[in-house]
Amino acid sequence: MTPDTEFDLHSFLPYLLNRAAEETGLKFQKIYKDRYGMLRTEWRVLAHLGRFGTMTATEIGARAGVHKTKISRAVVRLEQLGFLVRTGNEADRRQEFLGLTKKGQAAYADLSRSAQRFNAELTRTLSEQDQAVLIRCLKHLAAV
Amino acid sequence: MTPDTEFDLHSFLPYLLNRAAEETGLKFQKIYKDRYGMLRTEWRVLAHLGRFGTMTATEIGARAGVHKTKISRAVVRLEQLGFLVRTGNEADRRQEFLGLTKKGQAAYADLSRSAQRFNAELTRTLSEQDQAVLIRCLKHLAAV
DNA sequence: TCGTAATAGTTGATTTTGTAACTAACAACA
DNA sequence: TGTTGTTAGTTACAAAATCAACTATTACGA
Repeated sequence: MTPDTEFDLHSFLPYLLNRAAEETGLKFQKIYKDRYGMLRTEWRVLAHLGRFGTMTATEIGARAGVHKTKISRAVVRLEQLGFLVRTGNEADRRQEFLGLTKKGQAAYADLSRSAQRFNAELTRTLSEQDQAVLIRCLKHLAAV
Repeated sequence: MTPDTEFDLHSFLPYLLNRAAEETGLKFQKIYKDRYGMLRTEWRVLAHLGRFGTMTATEIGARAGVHKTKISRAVVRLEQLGFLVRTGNEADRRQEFLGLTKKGQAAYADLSRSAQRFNAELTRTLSEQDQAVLIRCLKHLAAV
């Protein structure tokens, strides 16, 4: 028999996660939006290529948890901004390798520095232990 | 001088929060979408009215962290579904009290039960301590 | 009490996302 | 080969979110 206590919205994880994600995400969005006119998916693609190097669209999608149509559109935008170049794969002409240009790398360097500062500010008031638990739990919850 | 270590996307809180929120949110979305054809904001408004009782649109917005245009549209939808009624406030004719109908209360009872089960499943593999830390951190991060 | 400012809520235009259908290229196997 | 199935990526259309402007009402100060 399940405990018949009332539902508590304030301990409902999807709600709390969403609130925290929106709150923090929107603040950081201001940075990449104001500075480079980028959208969230564009920042995410840039971050993945900057951090992990050249890869295909499908690979970014799998790693970053982003749908291929969003990737496709983000790639077009990043290309227009001059941040990204495509290189056809001779071995499999369906796919293209996506890599950052000098300009894209500079943008990544700039934004990742800001992200680091932003993250430090966010975690400033959390103990080392809490941070570790939080990160572990979030990864667990994100992993399907 | 700031530590010059490389940026680590996998410990960047806005990213992790977003991934976890999307993953869990989309799964629960299936429930209220399939069962009642509701959108996220509609479920959120229903949940707030069901849990905390009659209040105005602005009040829901402030509590739930949702913009007034979204609330406005969600209220129309919930009204159409027969889940919600408006009562004009005589004392201030700009605002209306929003309350759930019997039908809305039944939907809330149903969905909150599912939410409870869903949450229990999510936290099943987390220790009591981890859950407590996680919830505390999320509330902290969501609180501006 | 008149004029200005502020608040509650709605609406419309624009942007962004989601869904499904599509093209092109490769793989597997009779 | 050829035919069937799968994968990479794009595109078109519908759904939803965002942003700014709008109406109606109340608050406040000269």
